[in-house]
Amino acid sequence: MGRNTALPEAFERFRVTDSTRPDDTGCHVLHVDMDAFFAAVELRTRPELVDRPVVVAGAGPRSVVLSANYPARRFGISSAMPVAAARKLCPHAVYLPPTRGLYSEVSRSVMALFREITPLVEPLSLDEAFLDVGGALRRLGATATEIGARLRARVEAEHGVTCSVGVAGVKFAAKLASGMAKPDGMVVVPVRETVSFLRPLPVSALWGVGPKTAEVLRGHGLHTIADIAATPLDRLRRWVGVATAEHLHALAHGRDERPVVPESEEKSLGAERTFDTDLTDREAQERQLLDLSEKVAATLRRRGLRGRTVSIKVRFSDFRTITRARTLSGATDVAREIHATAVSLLEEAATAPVRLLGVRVEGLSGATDAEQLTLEDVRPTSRWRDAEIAVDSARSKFGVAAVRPASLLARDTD
DNA sequence: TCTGGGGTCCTAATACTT
DNA sequence: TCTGAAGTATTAGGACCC
Repeated sequence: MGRNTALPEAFERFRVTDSTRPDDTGCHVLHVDMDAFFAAVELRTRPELVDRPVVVAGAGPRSVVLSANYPARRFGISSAMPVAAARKLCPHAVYLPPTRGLYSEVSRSVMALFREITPLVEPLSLDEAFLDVGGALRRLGATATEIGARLRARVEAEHGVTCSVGVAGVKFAAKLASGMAKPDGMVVVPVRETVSFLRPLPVSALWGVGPKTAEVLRGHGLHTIADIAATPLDRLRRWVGVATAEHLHALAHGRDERPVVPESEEKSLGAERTFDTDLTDREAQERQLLDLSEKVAATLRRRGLRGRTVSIKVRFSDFRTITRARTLSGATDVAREIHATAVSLLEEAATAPVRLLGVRVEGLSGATDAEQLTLEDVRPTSRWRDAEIAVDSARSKFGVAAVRPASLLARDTD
């Protein structure tokens, strides 16, 4: 059981309906979660499919489900499931390829709508966000529940997709509540009842408890959040480590001090690709690393960032995954430099066939921070950088495919 | 069923610096 | 000069989130 666990019978009293209005005094955190977001966005232009099972997924043999509408979920299809498995469960579903740019666009508009209500909007992904409406309560002369209801109505009217809202005094409870509200509903956790709301839920409902930690906890006889709350902290520390223990213990007692933070700095930026068939040829692997490095470098430049540590990720045929990293003498946003580092890391790490390669740059700083008047201008990478900026400019005019390194063209003509 | 791609955070081991 | 301790950085891996 995950976080999006259905609302148990005994919890119906927390759901907002025409006849039920749970007490939202002191509740200032909203968690808004779009319902089956990618599928819902696709259905805006394919209304004839609304009642049929619809799955958004890539076309490759190793693709997984990105989003499934509720009719599809009734067949047992869920996100992250291999498409092959989904097709077995429901061969007659409509399988649509993702339109990523479109989802980002809708997401931006929806987030902008949230910001009209409060500046304290913390997006967690394209399809969900926390809102702190503490200040908006007085300004709008409305309760948190009323704000949630307005917001849900506006999202549907203006964007043609539905969302679910959780209202609570702390982030974690709001997040659980929105999961229980799905689809297209609202759940309020009254502040006074936070702990009694949490107690009967399975440990896996806690933020930070995945399959591994859940198994460890169950191995020690802890099945519900109440069990965790009743366990002495030092014992919990021994079982799951210091940081996790303290985090889980606090949550189990309904304590979650984390504020809603509108902007947070990115710490790393990367790109990875799983191949339809494992890549055995070293040259082909290096070409892929170049393509990934270019993608990462272009994103860094677009965002005005540079990074000091280059890391690669390699997944072998048997799914064993390794990472290797190297810290450079100075921060970079140059594909040539990232690629050279990635190739050298790969040489030291692997000779076997690979199913996935990834390139990531960590230790990010602004491109104009520090460093600028160093020896950088005489580094050979400086000229590469100029060349890559010229390519950025050509691509922005003529499209990404307009300019490619010769070594990447080889693959295109394969 | 056979497992994507984008991230964050934590832990432990090791390396380096003072 | 050697040695150890302590603090910090780096690296690798894993768990987790959506």
